[in-house]
Amino acid sequence: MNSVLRSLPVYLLSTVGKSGRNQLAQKLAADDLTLRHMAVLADLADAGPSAQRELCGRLSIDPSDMVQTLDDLEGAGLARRERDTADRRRYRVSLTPAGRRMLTRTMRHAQAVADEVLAPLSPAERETLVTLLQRLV
Amino acid sequence: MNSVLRSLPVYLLSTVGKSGRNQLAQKLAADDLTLRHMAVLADLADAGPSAQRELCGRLSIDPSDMVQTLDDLEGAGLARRERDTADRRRYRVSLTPAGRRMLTRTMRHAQAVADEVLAPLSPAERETLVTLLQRLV
DNA sequence: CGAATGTCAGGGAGACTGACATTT
DNA sequence: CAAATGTCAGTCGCCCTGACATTC
Repeated sequence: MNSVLRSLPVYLLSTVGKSGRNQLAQKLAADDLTLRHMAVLADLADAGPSAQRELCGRLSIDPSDMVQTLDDLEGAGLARRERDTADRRRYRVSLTPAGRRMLTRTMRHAQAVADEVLAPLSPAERETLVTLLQRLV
Repeated sequence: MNSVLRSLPVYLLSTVGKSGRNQLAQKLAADDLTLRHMAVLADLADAGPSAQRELCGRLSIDPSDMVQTLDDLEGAGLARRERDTADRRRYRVSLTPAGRRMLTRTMRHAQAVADEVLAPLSPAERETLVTLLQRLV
């Protein structure tokens, strides 16, 4: 291995990640969605109805950017904002049925991109990679 | 695994990559360098003197962005631009001795970040991860 | 009162497009 | 002539900061 660059884990992770991210972003654009939109849909499916602050914390998205993201999702009928009756500073953000359907649709896109990005690896190797990455998150 | 998001290889790669990239960027900022600057230094060390177009191709950097990046490196005395005598449309971009020293310095930073990001993994697991990632690039 | 939540305006670095002069 | 190389101006979305009104 005489390559300086390819011996750097940070560079490898960054490069492979960018490639997958760009491919997925391109597919999502056909539905007028960004990676952010999809991340929010997926996190709401995982965690259930949440305050915006909670979404921001789990997804490392800035609160000021979350506003427009949720405006978009609400405008498309994919998510809903309701005031938290117990603490009226907060919203209770939740998925709509259309949001759940869109999520499964985007998940198929993500799976297709993963198949392409991980094509050089055997199924067993892919599983190993995913398991290792999960421990780093 | 009941998490939608963490089952997506693209999301995992993207998240871990972003974390490492940000940590390294912060360390490089102390030397007034960006990740782009470091990538160019490393690639010049790997491939030897190159035209700007070649650097752009190997590093997936847009030609229009390469201009300022090389202006910076030249201004800091880390790289050099000379006209290719055989084809005067091209520059011959090369590292200076100071550029090589700076590269080894930044490589230490990258190693430190890798140690931190990969901390949850054993040495054997880290090697497995790097080997798998190299096959995806 | 201080702290938290959501919102908005704006700046800074990254990725990209379109155009251009020069050279092959 | 068409194509390649480097350069520049400008756009767009991402990331962050600072400020603000409302609510606890």
